[in-house]
Amino acid sequence: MAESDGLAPAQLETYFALMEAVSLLQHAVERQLRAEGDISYVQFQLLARLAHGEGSLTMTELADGVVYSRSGLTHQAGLLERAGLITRGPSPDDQRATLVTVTDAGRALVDRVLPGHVQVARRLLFEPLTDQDVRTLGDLMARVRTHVRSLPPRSATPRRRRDDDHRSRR
Amino acid sequence: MAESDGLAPAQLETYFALMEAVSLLQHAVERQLRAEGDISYVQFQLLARLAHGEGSLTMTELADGVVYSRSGLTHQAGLLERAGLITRGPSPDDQRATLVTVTDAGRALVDRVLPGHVQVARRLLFEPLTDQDVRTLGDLMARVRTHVRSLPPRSATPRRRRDDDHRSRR
DNA sequence: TATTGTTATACTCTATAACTATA
DNA sequence: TATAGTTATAGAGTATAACAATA
Repeated sequence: MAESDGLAPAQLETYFALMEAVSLLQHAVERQLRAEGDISYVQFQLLARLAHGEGSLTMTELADGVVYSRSGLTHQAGLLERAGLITRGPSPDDQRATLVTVTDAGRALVDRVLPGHVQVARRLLFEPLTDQDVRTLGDLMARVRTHVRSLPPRSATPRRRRDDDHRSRR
Repeated sequence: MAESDGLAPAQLETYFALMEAVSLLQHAVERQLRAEGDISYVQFQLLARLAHGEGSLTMTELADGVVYSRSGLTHQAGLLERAGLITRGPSPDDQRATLVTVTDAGRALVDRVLPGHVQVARRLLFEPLTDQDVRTLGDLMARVRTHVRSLPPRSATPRRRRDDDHRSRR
């Protein structure tokens, strides 16, 4: 198949099935987190990442993988800080950096919403899959994730635009 | 494993790999559609669904699978109509219904963005996968999609709330 | 000069509630 | 009474650009 050709039918079906299934899953997960913890999925990701590791990360480290713009992360961090779920302070290593730290309340919140979160994942995603399916899916998506991550300047707002040419064709 | 237990490690890894990989994919796809067609993924879905079928659907039919609230769909339809990509008119079958129809411009737009869209999917999603992997992934996600769809009142805004009890615990 | 992070701002998306009209 | 769709409105999320401080 030439580079400019479309996807094979099997690929198209796979693509749409993946996008739709995950959209529905995301929707359900957002609802659960909002209902039980009054946080968004992004906020959950940030808290979970902090709570899972040492407890502190710089803004840049925290942004990595959550794809946002810097200002978006600042905004979210502001919300989490006002809610008492994280604190922000200077980094000893780099005077420019801000060190973000989960509070006990932040950890408690993660602990509180995690069971329900996991339950949604189990009910929507894992119920129709065998253990073997889960391992297979995990393997495939891990490869995709690694691949996608390796491709573009993925972290927050690279200083330059990604396509300064041919913008707004309509 | 008891119902209230957490997920097995393999499940957790699978879940996070899936969510992150698809988030990155969605992000890339949104960017491509915005750059090449100045539309969102949701708008693309609506147009593609119309262009792919007979060309006309009622609002309710169109909403199905795109999960939105009715007002959200009305909003999107308004944007698409103002852009000349769809038209809205009365339905002959049901006087209450609005029949949405793709215009030629709408079809042309889908045709114009589809190659780039497909290219993003190929580059991010399919490049690290073998043909067999793609079939396997398609099979798994089709099952998940069917399962998720079968679960809750998935269409737009069911008149009643989904959990009138225990709201806002914090 | 490059990088970290914030601010100000504007825009998009989504959701709730109230409403109209048809069934 | 229930359903289809719209409107008004408000809130959350995201992004761009300009900026300050440090490397």
